[in-house]
Amino acid sequence: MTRRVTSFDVARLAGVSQSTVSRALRNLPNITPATRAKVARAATELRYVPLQSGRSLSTRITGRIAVVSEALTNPFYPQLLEPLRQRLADQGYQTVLIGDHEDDALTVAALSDGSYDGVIDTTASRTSRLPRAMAEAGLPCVLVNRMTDDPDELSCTFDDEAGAARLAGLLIELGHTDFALIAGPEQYSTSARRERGLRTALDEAGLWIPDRRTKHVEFGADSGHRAALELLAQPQRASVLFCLNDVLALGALNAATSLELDVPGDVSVVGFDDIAIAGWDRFALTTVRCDLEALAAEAVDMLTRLVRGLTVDGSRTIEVEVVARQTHAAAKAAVVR
Amino acid sequence: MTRRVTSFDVARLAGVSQSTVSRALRNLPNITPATRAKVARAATELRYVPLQSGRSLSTRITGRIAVVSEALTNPFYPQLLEPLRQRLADQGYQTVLIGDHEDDALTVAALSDGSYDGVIDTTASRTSRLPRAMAEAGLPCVLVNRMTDDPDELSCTFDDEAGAARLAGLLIELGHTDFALIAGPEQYSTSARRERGLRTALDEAGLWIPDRRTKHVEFGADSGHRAALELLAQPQRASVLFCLNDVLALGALNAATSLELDVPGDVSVVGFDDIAIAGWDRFALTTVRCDLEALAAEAVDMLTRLVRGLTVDGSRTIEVEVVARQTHAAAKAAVVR
DNA sequence: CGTTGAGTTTCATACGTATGCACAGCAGGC
DNA sequence: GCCTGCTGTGCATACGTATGAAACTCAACG
Repeated sequence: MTRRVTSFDVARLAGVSQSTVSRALRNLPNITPATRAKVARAATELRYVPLQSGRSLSTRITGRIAVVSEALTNPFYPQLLEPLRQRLADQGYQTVLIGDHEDDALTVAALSDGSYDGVIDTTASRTSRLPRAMAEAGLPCVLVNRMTDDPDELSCTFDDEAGAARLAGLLIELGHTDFALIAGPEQYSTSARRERGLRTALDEAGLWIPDRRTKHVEFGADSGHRAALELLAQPQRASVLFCLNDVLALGALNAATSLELDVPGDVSVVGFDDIAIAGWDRFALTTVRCDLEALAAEAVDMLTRLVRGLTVDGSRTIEVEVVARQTHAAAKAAVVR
Repeated sequence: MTRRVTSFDVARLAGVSQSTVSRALRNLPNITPATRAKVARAATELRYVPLQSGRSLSTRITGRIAVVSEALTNPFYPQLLEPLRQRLADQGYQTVLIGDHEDDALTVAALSDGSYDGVIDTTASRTSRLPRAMAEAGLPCVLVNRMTDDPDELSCTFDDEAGAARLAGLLIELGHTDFALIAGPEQYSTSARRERGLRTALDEAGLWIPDRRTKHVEFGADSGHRAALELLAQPQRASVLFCLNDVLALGALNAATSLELDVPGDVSVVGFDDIAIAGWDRFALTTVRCDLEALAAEAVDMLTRLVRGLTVDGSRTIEVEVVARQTHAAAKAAVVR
């Protein structure tokens, strides 16, 4: 059990004061090149690494960002987290993974102990109080992918409504009239906004989705699987399963396989997000591409600006585009009957 | 810009000293119930949250564990990370995600600044120097899933060799003689040990895999895809693609689909790990089940014991079992020709 | 030769919490 | 009523770094 090497040890070996060590190693100005070299040599020799807690006690800077995320077993989140982590690392920040407590208060307490310079929240529900609590605690916070109902809370999101509307438009043009919907929880903005985009587009075409063809479930492949089994078992099956994200859609495709239904021959299935698996040959899912790299870049840029005390324009929206793959087809000429 | 609430503020409001606040809030003994209540009330009123950096400067305890992981775009890692994060949270630790730098030295520097109570390394290569560096820095470290060539370095791994041997045995019994191998990098113990298990089993049956039917690639779905395309294009195609993990196998299945080959009719494909996607209807991959919950539980138990200064028995191995799904079949009676 | 001033280094202290030790209060024993 | 021992609280300091202000060095200038 040996004592840790401190800046005082380096100072003694280099023959200077502790404060000079501190300044020299951080390349502050007004240090003679000779002194700088002496200090650097001593630090290397002693394998000195500044203690982060001492540093942050003094500066109030931690170099850590808390990222609140859903369980990583939902394949969407790793795909979002990876570019976030990468971008944060590029900016010199460590990523601390915070699980989504049911209870906001627990999360708030965990985040307010001064361990973080900022917070990225990817789990906000429309009524989430986390952003406000963070503001009160003086901690910069950016919502990513989802947003709350308060438009003043800073967020980076995709254009969910437009994406859903465009994808719906594609299917309407192909003659589909019988839509079934597998949606996520209504308190998530992603689900709510995509649903609104879909319903608006249908409405403009004189179409609608009856309640019995609407399922609201948790976002998850198994939820999508179950919901699809029920919808596909209905008499006069819908011709489209419109899933509000890819994970639900992949579950639906698996359900179709287990029922030995052909996609898109028997039913079209579409998703939203374009996660990597959606592009695999075995799925070739028609979906809406969401550029998670771009989202992460914007979010990290916004957050780091806040952390540095710079101004931020306001929330940002990332455009999306339909990716037409092979899980959709033209409607059969049902009108003929 | 308002000053942070400190234990001194709480002390003043409660009419006691700072040290009493410190002791009362941590429920140390020798505090009168009345005093404890006063302090608790004051702390609540001021919304006091102890500053972590002050705490850890004094105690040298951070409550954080660094988890070194590959990119989360490889679906295996989220599945490993989630139970690790969960177990660590149960034990009161935050999880800090450390990306796998090419350069060990960078990682070592990042880990030695006193920000962590321990390290979980899921990216070790057989010659990785990280565990030794951590030992020198006095930081507890446990290798998870992979191990180095030094048997003294603490690890939690699966019984890779036995798993591969058993799976190979199943295929040999079904009459397969023409194996192709899609392996990972040889410097990863997972790949090396699974390959050894496979080759030993084949050898005992008088079989072997020619070099032209062996591909060593990065672990990744696209690598598996490319390798499978090459192997499946060979004249006198192998009857089995033996993939050393599921991610490779899923890539291979996608490749088979793109070539319009039937699995297992035209070729059997097997994997290793049993990640969630492998069980989806569209894949139904025959593979080796690795209980990641159990692995995470063992690893976290081992690491937290080290952190608390308790003794640890030594490395641990988790048993695995073959999961026979639908991507393998009996060999065609090729001997007849 | 004294003065100014720029450049370099040191001194002293702040950051917030935890904890060894001293001290005060109080009961019980003779 | 004095000593012993035990309990609850306060005092002082340690943890390691950063930084404003003071002090020192040295060259240039009048």
